[in-house]
Amino acid sequence: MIGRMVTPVRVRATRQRTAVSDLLAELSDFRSAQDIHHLLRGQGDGIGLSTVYRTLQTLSEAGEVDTIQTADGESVYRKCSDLHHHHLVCRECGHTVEVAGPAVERWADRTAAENGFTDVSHTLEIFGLCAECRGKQR
Amino acid sequence: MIGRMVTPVRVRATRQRTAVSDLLAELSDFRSAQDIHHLLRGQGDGIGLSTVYRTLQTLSEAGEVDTIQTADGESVYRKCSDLHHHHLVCRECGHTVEVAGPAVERWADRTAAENGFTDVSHTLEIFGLCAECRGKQR
DNA sequence: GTCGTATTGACAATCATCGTCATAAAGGAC
DNA sequence: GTCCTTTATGACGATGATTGTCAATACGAC
Ligand SMILES: [Zn+2]
Ligand SMILES: [Zn+2]
Ligand SMILES: [Zn+2]
Ligand SMILES: [Zn+2]
Repeated sequence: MIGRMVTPVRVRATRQRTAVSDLLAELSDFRSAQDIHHLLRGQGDGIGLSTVYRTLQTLSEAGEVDTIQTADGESVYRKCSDLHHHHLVCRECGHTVEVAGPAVERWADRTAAENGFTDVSHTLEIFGLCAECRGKQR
Repeated sequence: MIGRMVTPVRVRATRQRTAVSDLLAELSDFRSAQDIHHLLRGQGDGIGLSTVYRTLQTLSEAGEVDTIQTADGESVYRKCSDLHHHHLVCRECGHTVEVAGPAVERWADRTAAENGFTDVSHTLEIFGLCAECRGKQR
């Protein structure tokens, strides 16, 4: 069949992707892929672990979710605001606050440039004990 | 035998620990445990992989070496200066420059305090392409 | 030297994450 | 609706860094 024009589909809306997105929208803290898989299974959404990993990776690359690594190297994900920002994360409960510091951004770029680096990116996270966890500890 | 006073030995100087320390002192870039293991084996120093991991962990906890995680979650180690600092790392060749930003330190602490966080630490690394790697690419 | 203990290392175990690939589902065309 | 091409899924196996085990070894205080 000549001339049949097929418009390529970019990304398809599937039940699984919707479930992951919806769950992330409800959550406010960083969660691991395995966490998310368990949570979805727990609420009755059938989904495979591979799919969770793939979906999170896709969302992450698309800038839909932020990802950071815990101290022991596990990747955790969170739906954040669109603007560039960093995170203040409670080591104990995972409670997360988005923080922004224009001065830090400028400092990072300037420092890189001064040392002849191009194509610059940076990671910056602050870890601590949130007020609530502080209270529980004593 | 009553009253025999045994002074507990804290940390023993072993051939393997010396080898790791010495190698790190010569290196200037971040290296993985496996890298270090290969390098030592290559130069004739017999050492087990477990020992390399243990030694690096010990050195890291003692503040003797810095450790950061690469984008794919691998831990890499480097002997650094004693002062608190961060790193400007070439994504391509690993070339590393120590950088310090007092203003950033203050910003991080202040931001954490404003949000009720205590016991604060932070991670901050800048990644880019160093001048040399930039040249090779074109 | 002796002796108690910290350390080592070969090997197995863990565990997050990725790869495979046959099957299922999306969605555009008509 | 049906048809068809392409993308997505998921059970399962593979990967690979890191950690655990534990008998054999090496420190170092005396
Ligand atoms: Zn974020
Ligand atoms: Zn930033
Ligand atoms: Zn350093
Ligand atoms: Zn700092």
